[in-house]
Amino acid sequence: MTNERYNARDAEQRWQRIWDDRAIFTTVNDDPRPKYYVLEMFPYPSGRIHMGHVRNYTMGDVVARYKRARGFNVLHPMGWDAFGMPAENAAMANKVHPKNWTYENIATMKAQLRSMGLSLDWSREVATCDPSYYKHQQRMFLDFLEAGLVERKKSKVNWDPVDQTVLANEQVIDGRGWRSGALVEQRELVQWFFKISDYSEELLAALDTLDRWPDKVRTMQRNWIGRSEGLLIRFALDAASTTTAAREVEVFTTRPDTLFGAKFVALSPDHPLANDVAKTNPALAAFIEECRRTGTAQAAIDTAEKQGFDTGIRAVHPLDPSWTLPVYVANFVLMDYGTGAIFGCPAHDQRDLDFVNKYGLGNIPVVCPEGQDPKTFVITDTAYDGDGRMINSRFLDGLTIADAKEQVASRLENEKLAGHPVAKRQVNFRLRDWGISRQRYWGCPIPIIHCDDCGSVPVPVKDLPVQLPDDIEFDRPGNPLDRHATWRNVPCPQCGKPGRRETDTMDTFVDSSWYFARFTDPTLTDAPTDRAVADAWMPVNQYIGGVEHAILHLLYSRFFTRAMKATGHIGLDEPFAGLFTQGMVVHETYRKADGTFVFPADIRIEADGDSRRAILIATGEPITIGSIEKMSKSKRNTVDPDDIIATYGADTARWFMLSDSPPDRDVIWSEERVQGASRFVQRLWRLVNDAAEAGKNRPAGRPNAFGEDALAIRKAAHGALDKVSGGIEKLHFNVCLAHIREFSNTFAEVLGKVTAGEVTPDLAWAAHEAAVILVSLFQPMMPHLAEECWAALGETGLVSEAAWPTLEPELLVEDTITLPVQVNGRKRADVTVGRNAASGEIEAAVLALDEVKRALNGAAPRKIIVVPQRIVNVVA
RNA sequence: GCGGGCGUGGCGAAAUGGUAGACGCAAGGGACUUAAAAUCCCUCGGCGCGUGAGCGCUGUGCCGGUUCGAGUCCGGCCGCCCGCACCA
Repeated sequence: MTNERYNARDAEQRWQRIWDDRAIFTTVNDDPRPKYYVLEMFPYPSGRIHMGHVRNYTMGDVVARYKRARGFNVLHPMGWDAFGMPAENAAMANKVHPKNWTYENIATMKAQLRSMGLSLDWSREVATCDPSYYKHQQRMFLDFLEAGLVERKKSKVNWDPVDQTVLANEQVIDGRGWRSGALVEQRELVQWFFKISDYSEELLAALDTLDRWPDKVRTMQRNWIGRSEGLLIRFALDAASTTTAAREVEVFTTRPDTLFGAKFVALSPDHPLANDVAKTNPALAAFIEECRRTGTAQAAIDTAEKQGFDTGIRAVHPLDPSWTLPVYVANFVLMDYGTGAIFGCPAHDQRDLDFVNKYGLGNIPVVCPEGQDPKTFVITDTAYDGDGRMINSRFLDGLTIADAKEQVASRLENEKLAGHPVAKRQVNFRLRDWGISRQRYWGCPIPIIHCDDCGSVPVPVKDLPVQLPDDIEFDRPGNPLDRHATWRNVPCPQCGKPGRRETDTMDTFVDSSWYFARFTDPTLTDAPTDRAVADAWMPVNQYIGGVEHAILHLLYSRFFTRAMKATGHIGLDEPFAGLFTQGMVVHETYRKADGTFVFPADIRIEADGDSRRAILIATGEPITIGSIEKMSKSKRNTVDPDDIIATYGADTARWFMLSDSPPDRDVIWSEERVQGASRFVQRLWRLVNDAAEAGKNRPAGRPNAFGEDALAIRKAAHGALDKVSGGIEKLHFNVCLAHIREFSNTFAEVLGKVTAGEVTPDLAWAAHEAAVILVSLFQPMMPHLAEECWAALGETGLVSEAAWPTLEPELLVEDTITLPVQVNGRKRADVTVGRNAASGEIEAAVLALDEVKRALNGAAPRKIIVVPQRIVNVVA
């Protein structure tokens, strides 16, 4: 029995130094063992790590340490997603250079991560803001350009007025910038694009192969890519009704079956035909102008009422030349999806129904739900978009929707308008190309020089990297690169005349789209990757991060990997074979009487019978305990990892992060439970020391027979070993930890029964074996404590380098088993039988039980169900 | 509106269709102690019966179904959370 408490602060620093000195987590590329690549999403160097990082990196570390023990050559690197806006904001606010701000933050956070005891290979550290990293990104930009995967075009973009930069569609959330929260406006700008839409079909199809991704993420990506099959249909325009040269308009529809229910054709306000007509129609011009004005903010578009303007033009129905439809310009038709024009079938589309109800155009139902009488089926306020049979549709009547679609498609494909087919089948995607231009300084420069004669000329590869200038000013809004004459004004690499550098930098999501590949050979100078090395390590076996990146980062990375493959930098399509999205860390909120939030560290909780109250330590004033929310600076419900590590040690923090909730669910940070974790650390320390004492005089060789106590310990140890091994593989950390606790309870109970003098040789041997297993099992979660215990047990070497214990499966099998006995599904008794008892034998034993006899009341059972090794159910 | 997930004690949770509540937190009781901390032991879903060991009933949001047996599978509701949202 040791009376000494485990001193985490001392032990943790000590073991971290030893791991460092021996470089045990440095991974060698040509190691012959099977590889395992585990990666957590690298952090933005915002200044300090937060509890979300602690949770994320603890999970990854458990996997890394477990796989290492299992004999894999584990790659577990870390780096910094180091470009981005906050560095520039800090530069403006505090007059610090973004570079200095970023590197200082990296130094701080790296020290914090080290204090967590993560088994990271720091020799592979990369920072995306380092020219040695972004040089290769510029190289790949040029490769992609050559491969036709980059495009420069004028485009309507999402403009964030606060950050003064462009956002990709994925970066606009509820009409607001994902970072600033500002209402996003629409602007026209010339932008660089990655042609992610070239891969729409592939990115969608390959989701089916990602069977180790959460369904939720795959569904989100599927919806985002938004594939829809439909028909392009050309409507002839009635010449008499038009004032322009256009003789037709093309629409896209997924519901050609509803063509006989058509009531109008509508054009986007940005449609060329609409603008053409507007030239001679001032009222229409005013309407279009109105649409554009209300339409600058995305939020306004989403909530605007449906409005239209009748152009007076009539479109000829493609299936009936004598039938014409009015052509409207309508505010709800999007220019950048399909053709920017639609036909409206109000009975079966809510938007169209809202529209006709406003303009009194009426509707005709053409799909009748099963069981409805077509004669009485009417649509008033709610469009019907379900299944049914065609009605009011001439040659389509009675067909299913699918058959009707097919009929219309094949008929119109073969009809001609002005010498070309009236219709064409087409697959449309919602996914747009990825606009990567950002009007910022602190990002990867786009390696292009604009020349009046030669156009946009790539910077020659030998001149890379295009390095960011250090001498910049943040005294005015906008991009300082625009104002940096000596950086900006350079000769054209092609003709030598004066040219101008591209001053836009790349979206920082580009930086994070390939860092996982760079980690495989991070010091390579002449290429982004060594193809063979990258192919050997990739894909990442287990990627762990927040679900907030379900679309943005993960979709971009999937595209980028394909683009790298197309340009010869890597040999695979999918970067992440396994993905796990962990839940958030949440915490209670605390408010003063005036409503302002206070930090958990500034209050004290007092238990008051069943209720709890909070008091501000400094003043003693009462504090209201509020709802549980995601930890955030604004709500001041954050807990600083440094404080926790200083108070309890990293192992306690790590254990708590894993123990309290399933890893994919939110975990509530609670001081009481952290103390519970801390108590367990001490408990383990005492237990292992007791076991060391008990095992002191153990025999050198394994005893031939074990007594009851020794056997109990061995069964508990191997049972836990079995369950924890399987649990880590499935990332069921909380359950693993429960099994470790259960085992330690049994172990402590048995050891508590015997006093030192009574330890038999078999028990001594078993106690030592169990202690070794115990320490090995919690080593992935609490590595420092594990090392300390390992040493206390007199084991040689480091437990961080030790092999996972070997399971003895025969210990998991009992000679006799106790089966629950049910009568009519209700548990009445237990029966103990031999492991391999025959059904008949078990039935006899069950029928002999008093409880069963009583329940049967003398009658014979109708049936007895014996589920081997599980349960017996007697049906009366 | 569309899509997805979830609903189990006072709380966090566990449970290949097979003993619901493992493991922990909080709480209550006790031991040790001059005292406290630490530690150890006991109780802990609800209702009822019994002096007691114990026993009975009931219980996984609600209603139904499948099954010898349902927290788990199916159908229909209710509630909460998340994602997408004029994508034709």
